[in-house]
Amino acid sequence: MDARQVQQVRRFNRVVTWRIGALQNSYLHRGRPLGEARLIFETGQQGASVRALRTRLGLDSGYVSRLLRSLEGQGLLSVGKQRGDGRQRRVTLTSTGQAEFAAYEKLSDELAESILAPLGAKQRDRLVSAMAEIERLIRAAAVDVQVEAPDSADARWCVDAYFRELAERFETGFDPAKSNPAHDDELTPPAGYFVVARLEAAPVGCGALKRTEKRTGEIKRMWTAPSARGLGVARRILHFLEAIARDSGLKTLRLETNRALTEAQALYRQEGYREVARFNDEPYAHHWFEKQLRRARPTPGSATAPARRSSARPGR
Amino acid sequence: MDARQVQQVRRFNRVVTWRIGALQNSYLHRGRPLGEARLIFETGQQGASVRALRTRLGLDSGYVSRLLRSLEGQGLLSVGKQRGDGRQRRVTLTSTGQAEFAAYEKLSDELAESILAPLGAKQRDRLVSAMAEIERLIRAAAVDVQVEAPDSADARWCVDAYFRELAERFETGFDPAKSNPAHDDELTPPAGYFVVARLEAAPVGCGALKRTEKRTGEIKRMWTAPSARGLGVARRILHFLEAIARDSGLKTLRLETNRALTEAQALYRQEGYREVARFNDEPYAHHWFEKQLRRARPTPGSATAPARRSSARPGR
DNA sequence: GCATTTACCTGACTAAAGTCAGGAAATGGA
DNA sequence: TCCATTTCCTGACTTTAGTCAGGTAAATGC
Repeated sequence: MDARQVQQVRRFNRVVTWRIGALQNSYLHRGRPLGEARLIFETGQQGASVRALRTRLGLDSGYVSRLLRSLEGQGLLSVGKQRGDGRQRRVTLTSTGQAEFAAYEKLSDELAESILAPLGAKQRDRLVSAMAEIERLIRAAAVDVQVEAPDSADARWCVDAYFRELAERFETGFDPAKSNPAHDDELTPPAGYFVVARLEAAPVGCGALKRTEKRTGEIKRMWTAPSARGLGVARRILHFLEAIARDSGLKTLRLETNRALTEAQALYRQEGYREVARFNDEPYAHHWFEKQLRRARPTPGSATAPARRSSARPGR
Repeated sequence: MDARQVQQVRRFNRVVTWRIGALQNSYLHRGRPLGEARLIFETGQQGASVRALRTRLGLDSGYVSRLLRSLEGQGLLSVGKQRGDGRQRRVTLTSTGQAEFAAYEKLSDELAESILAPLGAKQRDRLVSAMAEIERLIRAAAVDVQVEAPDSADARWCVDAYFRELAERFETGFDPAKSNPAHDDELTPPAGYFVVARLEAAPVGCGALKRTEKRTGEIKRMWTAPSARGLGVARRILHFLEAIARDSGLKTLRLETNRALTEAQALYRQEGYREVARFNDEPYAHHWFEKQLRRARPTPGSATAPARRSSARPGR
């Protein structure tokens, strides 16, 4: 990896994290322990479930409980049962709590303003657009791709959303029943693989690899959630699937696509897929692609030999 | 201030600071309390004085002392007297400590690499250049301009560096004795003002305002340290001096400059100074400029009505 | 209807972080 | 020489953050 790039990232971490982090601490406690402040902030105007707070803040269940009792004692929030499931509890800010929340909002604004204030108009514009870029790319880097059972809740959710989008975008509409099927067992290892991309635990895309012959596989179900487009999610999924394919001895990958999906075609071409003659009878397809896999390509940083599972799970 | 810009800065703070901050904590502990880790890191290979550590880390004197004892106990560093002043103490890493330091360096690299790793080459380039931009601008925003006595240590340091630079850049060399003088009392309020720009406590530029007539003043001693060029320091100083001038009832500002200082001329022209006929006999000058001040100009964010002193001082 | 599981709470801890008052040694100015 | 100041250290705290092992009530599966 390029050492100069690494140095730049380190300098950035140092300057930005120290400076903004320090400001954030001094601004955002308001005389209150940081944990409590974060909890108020995270609860927000619409309230939240205890579980959501726990996972979003990454805190121990007992600890959150204690923070909640303390804030309840200060009259800032109330905890009640969730409708539907009496085990879960719903946290809501009282009116005092709302006022505190508003104060934190104001401080956040002031903090942001204090960063912009010393700069001239042109410098501000540049700062803001560089920030937007970094935010986008850091989010992109936080996307996590994992193999998953094709009948898991998130996998189903992705596929449903995918089919709904196809129905909307294809000139002819889309009926899954009329399309070439890919059954769950064809997408379950070792016959095939279904992968889900996640951003902060929420699914934002999927893709699948189906083994069709000894040395040939097909890419299916490539989809990115609208909220996550422009982050390179599809490319990450594709690289991940290719790495799996390579690992399991495939030499050739194929896929078909509809002419309405122009951005998909652009991706495939960029990634080295060549258009070939129709190789199946998929009724919704207009274009057929193929790529010969090479072993261990030296492109740095792409998802080579991905771990099949990683990442920490919620709290207890 | 533009609300969209504020929102973008807030999003950035949230996403980037949380993410990188969290990574940094998880990476940089190495099983050791964060305070100790930071101290090792901050001491570095060349060592540091206790005072420097205290101010750089912003910690209580007693606390630092305790951390030092603990690390000394672990054989990671040794604390000895500073040559010159026997009260001050100098912290140096032992060879074990150096090894720890190297390990932290390596982890910092790895952290940076982990941020770059999931991205493709093009995305990396964009991330890195956006980071460079932000680092630059955040540093620029952290520059702090203050009125100061012209005989203070930092003021002297700046003026010396300024004269040395003039001697190097003027075709004819530069001898302060031959130039029109500006005595300390002429640059001390209310006769005049000397301002020093600082970045993280280190002086990085200066400038002065000298009242010459009831309604007319002169800008002198405008200088930016080479290490801080491109951050808009000179512009900040100029705005600051103009605001003071306006506050003290001046209507006209004048200044002269040498033809070798092209970037200074560009700044003055940009800031609304018009070239005028020679108004004094300064032997080193080739260009004379003048600007009519308006009251309370609406340019947002420039240093209008600056506080004469601010910013927190060290710890105890 | 009963065993499990889930979601949250409580009590009893520990470690880390930070604060404060006072005290000793070195220095510098009167 | 003496006194005020600076620099650092020590001891005695408090607060915050976080962990862990149970425990209870609601929901779920069989």
